Amino acid sequence: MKPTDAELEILHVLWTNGPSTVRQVHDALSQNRDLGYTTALKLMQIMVEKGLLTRQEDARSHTYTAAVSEEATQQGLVDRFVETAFRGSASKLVMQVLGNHKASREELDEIKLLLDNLNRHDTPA
Amino acid sequence: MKPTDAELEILHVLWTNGPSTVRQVHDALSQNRDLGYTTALKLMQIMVEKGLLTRQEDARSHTYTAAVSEEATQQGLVDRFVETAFRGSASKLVMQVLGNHKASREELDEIKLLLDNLNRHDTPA
DNA sequence: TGTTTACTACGAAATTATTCGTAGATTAAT
DNA sequence: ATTAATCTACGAATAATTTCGTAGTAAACA
Repeated sequence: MKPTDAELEILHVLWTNGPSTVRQVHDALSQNRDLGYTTALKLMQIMVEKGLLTRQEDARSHTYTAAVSEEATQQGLVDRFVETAFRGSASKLVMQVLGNHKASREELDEIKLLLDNLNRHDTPA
Repeated sequence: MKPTDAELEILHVLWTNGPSTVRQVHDALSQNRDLGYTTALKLMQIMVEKGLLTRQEDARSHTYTAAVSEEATQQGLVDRFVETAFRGSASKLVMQVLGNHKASREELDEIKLLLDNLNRHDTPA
């Protein structure tokens, strides 16, 4: 399932803060942008229908939980993104990220470290 | 300017094949999926309005040219994608790509080579 | 108890993206 | 010179996403 941008925002809140009510999610999102309470509610209801969230109806204010993992979701998004934006070339994507000044020095170092480890554990071709 | 998916498809054709008519773009896209001729035409007209393409009206069938470079466009897409899908963490994105079985063995090797070169030319921290 | 407050449900407007049909014009073919 | 083929222009249907208003209901409170 491919979450939309608005749905992703909500998933991020739930991934970060754990199971939350609509009120809590709305409060979190409101710090970054204008968003009506019922808009958040409606989105989360739709996400339950889509299977992206589950809902506990115990109390009056329902509690929502992410039904998809952050890793699996991001994997799906990356797959799609590599396909549409880079015609399937993952290496081109990585190159673009590395050439990106928006990737901070720290991020670049982290990536290099990551690749070093990958090389170390890999049997050379 | 942020091209949509359909617009990206058209840009890819123009980046690959160079300046083309609607007919040529439509033929190229038709190999992959069903698409009406006037749909391609309409999209390309809109793209001219948006400044994504330029148009030479010399002949009866106009010739369209990409007005944005592949690199700059992909950079913008990556920036946006890192932001929305990875909350700004480029290294998480790269990690996800590397853990991706859809990134072929050849692609991974290519990426490693790339990073090796990056490390070689960089002054260590 | 009656009023305010907080919540869900849901219809539907507004926006954006994609799609194509039809009309009109120009060129090519018979 | 008609007819057929090919092109642009453009309105508009369709679909997907995002947004919010209104209604109804339950709880908290004065």
